[in-house]
This record gives sequence, structure tokens and C-alpha cells, in this order.
Amino acid sequence: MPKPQEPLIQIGKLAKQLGITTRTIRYYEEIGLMGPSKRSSGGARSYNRDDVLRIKFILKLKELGISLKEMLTLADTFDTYNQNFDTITPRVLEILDLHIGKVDDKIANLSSLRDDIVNYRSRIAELLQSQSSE
Amino acid sequence: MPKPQEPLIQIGKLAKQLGITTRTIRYYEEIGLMGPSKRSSGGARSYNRDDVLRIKFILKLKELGISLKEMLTLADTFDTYNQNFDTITPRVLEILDLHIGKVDDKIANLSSLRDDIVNYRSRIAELLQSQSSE
DNA sequence: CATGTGCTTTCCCTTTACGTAAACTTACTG
DNA sequence: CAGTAAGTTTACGTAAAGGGAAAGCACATG
Repeated sequence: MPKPQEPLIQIGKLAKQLGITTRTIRYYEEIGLMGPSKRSSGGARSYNRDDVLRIKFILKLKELGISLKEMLTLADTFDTYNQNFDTITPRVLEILDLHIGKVDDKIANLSSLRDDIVNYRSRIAELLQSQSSE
Repeated sequence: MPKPQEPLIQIGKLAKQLGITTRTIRYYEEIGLMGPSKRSSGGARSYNRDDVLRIKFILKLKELGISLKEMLTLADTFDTYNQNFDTITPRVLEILDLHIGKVDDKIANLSSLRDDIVNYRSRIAELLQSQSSE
């Protein structure tokens, strides 16, 4: 039986929806971040909800500063993990912990830098203030 | 009179101290992030405390994800600001506010992503748990 | 049926932030 | 004085993440 009609979307619409270009989506497939996409009868790529979620996830990780290459090794591990659950999962946990640590570090750095900038800002604002009152 | 002996340092030592390469330091000068460096009689670059601070600041901004090009425009604005204080300072405040906003956004995103990862992690850990108890 | 729109692949181009090698000085050191 | 370590400039190379153009299908539409 034919699958219950999945909502499929074409690359152009998807790109517009995500605010990226079609090139980017094809690029992610090209380097193996996406796995070969299903095609319509005419050969056009089509994406379902899972595919969309995956791309969104990639974009999120990217925004975080994780490189596409790093994502690839993560993806590899997850794929392996699908095959023999027991042995590989601890490794996945390790990787996740490592990334949590990295994220924590980044947050801390950003916060401290934020403070620096705020201080800088108020020093300048004070200067302006004292000037105008003379 | 000769300046009170400033502590000067050569490029190699400085690079090692900062954990970067000499190429990087020369590159920052090359693109105008650093201004032409003073030279020893032999022509070797030498850096004082201010120079070192400046490079450290650059590295900090870089770690934050600000591109060298963005830093250049920031530097431009600050340099202009040194010349006619009154007119340019509001613009500097604007830029700083803008960057504070960006940093806030990044922190928020990272925090939410951190939560995602942590949740993911505990779901996997639970799976492992329930498996081993069967 | 011509035309337009959106898709396809292939291929070369671009930017960022340096790496790296070549060829040459300067300065110390045995 | 020969050697070596650290510096110099010039210039080409590289990895990452796509951009953009060319040439060709597929499908809808006046």
C-alpha cells in the first residue's frame, strides 16, 4: 500500500522557508550531512518532515559554531549507534558531554565579554554626560 | 629624553606567549588591525604592553565569533572617535549596543541548545538504564 | 507550441584566516 | 669565520562553506 500521504516539499520552497539557498541544501547532501534525498518522478528533490527537522537541527548546530565536519563525525557516531546499540552508546554520551562542556565554556566567555562591553559602554556614556554638564 | 624603558617583546616570544603563530600577528598588521609595528634597529618587529593588550582583545573578540572584517569597521569607528569626540561617540554607543544585543542572542541560543543536548543525553542514558535492568 | 519557472548537474570562483616555502638579513655563539 | 636561530618580505597554497553561471530537463499555461 502507498504510504499515508506524507507532506512533501520541494527544494526551492524549503530553502525560502528556512532562509537559506538551495545551494546550501544541496551542499549538505553533497558532503553527506543529509543522505541522498528522495526524488520526484521528474528527478527533483523532495523533503519530508524528518528531512526538514534534520536541516533545522544542522542550522542550529551551525549557529552554535559547530563546523559541518564536526557534525559529520557526530552523525557517523549516531549512525553506527543505530547498528549495535550497547557498545556505541557510551561513546555518544561522551561526545554529548564534551559538547555540553564546550557550550558551557562558550556561554561563560560570552557572558564575561558582555560584561566588558557593557562596562565600556557605560564609561563612554559617563564621559558624554560629564562633558555636556560642563 | 629617551622614554622610560618600556618592556618590549619580539614577535616570536609574543606568539608563543599567546599561543598563536607569528604569521597570525603579521597578518593582523597586514590587514590593518594592528597598525604598523615599531621596529628594532635591525628591522625586527617589537611590541609593547599596549600592543599586547590589543592583540589579546582581538583574540577575545575572535573567540566570540566576530570576524576580522567586523573588527576593522569597529576599529575605524573608534579611530574616528578619537578625532572629534562629540559627533562620533553616539555612533560608538550604537555599535556597542548592537553587539550587546548580538551577544545576548547568542547566549540565549546556546542556552537553549544546551538544554536540548542535556535532554537528549538523559533520554539516551535512560534507555541504557532500562535495557540493562531487563 | 513557445515560453516561463523551477529543477537538475557540472564546474569554476570567492572569501576568510591563515599555512608554508623561498630567498634573504641580523645577531649571537663556538 | 661558519653555523644557527630568529627575523624579514613576497608569493603561492589551502580548507571551509558555499556563490554563480552554463546547459539541459520537466511541467504548466496562454
